[in-house]
Amino acid sequence: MADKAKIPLLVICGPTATGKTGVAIEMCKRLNGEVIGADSMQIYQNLNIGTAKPTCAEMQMAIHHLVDFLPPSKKLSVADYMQGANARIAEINGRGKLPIMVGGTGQYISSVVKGLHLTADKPDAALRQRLALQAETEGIQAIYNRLCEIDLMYAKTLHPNDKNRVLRAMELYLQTGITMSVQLENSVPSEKPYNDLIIGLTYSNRELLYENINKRVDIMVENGLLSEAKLVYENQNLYITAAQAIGYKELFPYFDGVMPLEECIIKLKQASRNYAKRQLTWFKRMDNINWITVDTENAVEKILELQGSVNG
RNA sequence: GGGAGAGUUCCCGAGUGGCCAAAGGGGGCAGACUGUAAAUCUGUUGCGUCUCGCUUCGAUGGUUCGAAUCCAUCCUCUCCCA
Repeated sequence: MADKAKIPLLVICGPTATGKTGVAIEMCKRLNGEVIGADSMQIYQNLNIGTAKPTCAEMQMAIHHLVDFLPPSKKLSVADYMQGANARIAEINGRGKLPIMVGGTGQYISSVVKGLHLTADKPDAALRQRLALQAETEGIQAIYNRLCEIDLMYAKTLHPNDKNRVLRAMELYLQTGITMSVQLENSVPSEKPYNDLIIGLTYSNRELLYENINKRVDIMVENGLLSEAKLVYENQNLYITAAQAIGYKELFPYFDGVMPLEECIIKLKQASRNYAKRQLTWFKRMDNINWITVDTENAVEKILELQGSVNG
């Protein structure tokens, strides 16, 4: 069996507010594991409440990697994340323990599970800035037209309004000479790198999910979200990525004095619900995901069951 | 009690005789996603036997070939004067 040679990897994903953190810690205890965070915001230091980062007490209960380690002024690319995660997976396995990847950032999870081969280039801030400026002065449509000349196949799959992707495709080509469609073709290995078991946590109905998200936002506010958001608000030049995270930017109008707090909180709940929907769309598309509805099933027991059948 | 105004599709809101099943936004639902991803973007959203038919714009009745739009009465709400 080829799979026996691969490192086992338990993945726990799903939309926000489904209890991933708690389940992960319990799985660490039961399966002798360590957590590798797969969350693009929990990686940052000082962003605790708004990102629903595991608490100090929770971090004590299980070893956590790639959580709370990066200064908010730094950026972490998907490639950086993959490198970090792959290294941790190997290390944990080397210690005879089970790596458990936990988080809600679908892109991180898919990339690691598929074992994508990304190009060797590093982000080039100057180039990125130049392209952004061009998009602003000439309009994104003009850039899109240029992309059509370079890589029509990929351009066809994009909507011209999708600024981020249009610009990234241009950036990739200008920096490496590789078109995105070539990169897409070359990046997926024929075999997955890990012997993975992927668990998706969700609720049996959408309403319940949304209710829990709303409740959790209220709890965040009670726990002092405001002062954390204020820190981000006052240091937007440093907290670049955090300033776009849900939980902070929605409160900025309150700090600006143009919107009452209650209204900002309503917007924050809304943004969180919309985000959960996007997460769900991502995870639904992934192969081999074992869904557990946390309101009707015992997630821990069910994972143990699935884990047993994989190993057996 | 007197005066002014408003009631539009899940919500906000445009529409003031035909081009209106009704702009736009929000929400919902669905989708995309390869180095910004908690980002970025797309589609759809009265009903049906769906290139056509049916029912909608507070209610009822009327004018008209034709009404969300005009008239009458009624109901509800807001504001101003008492």
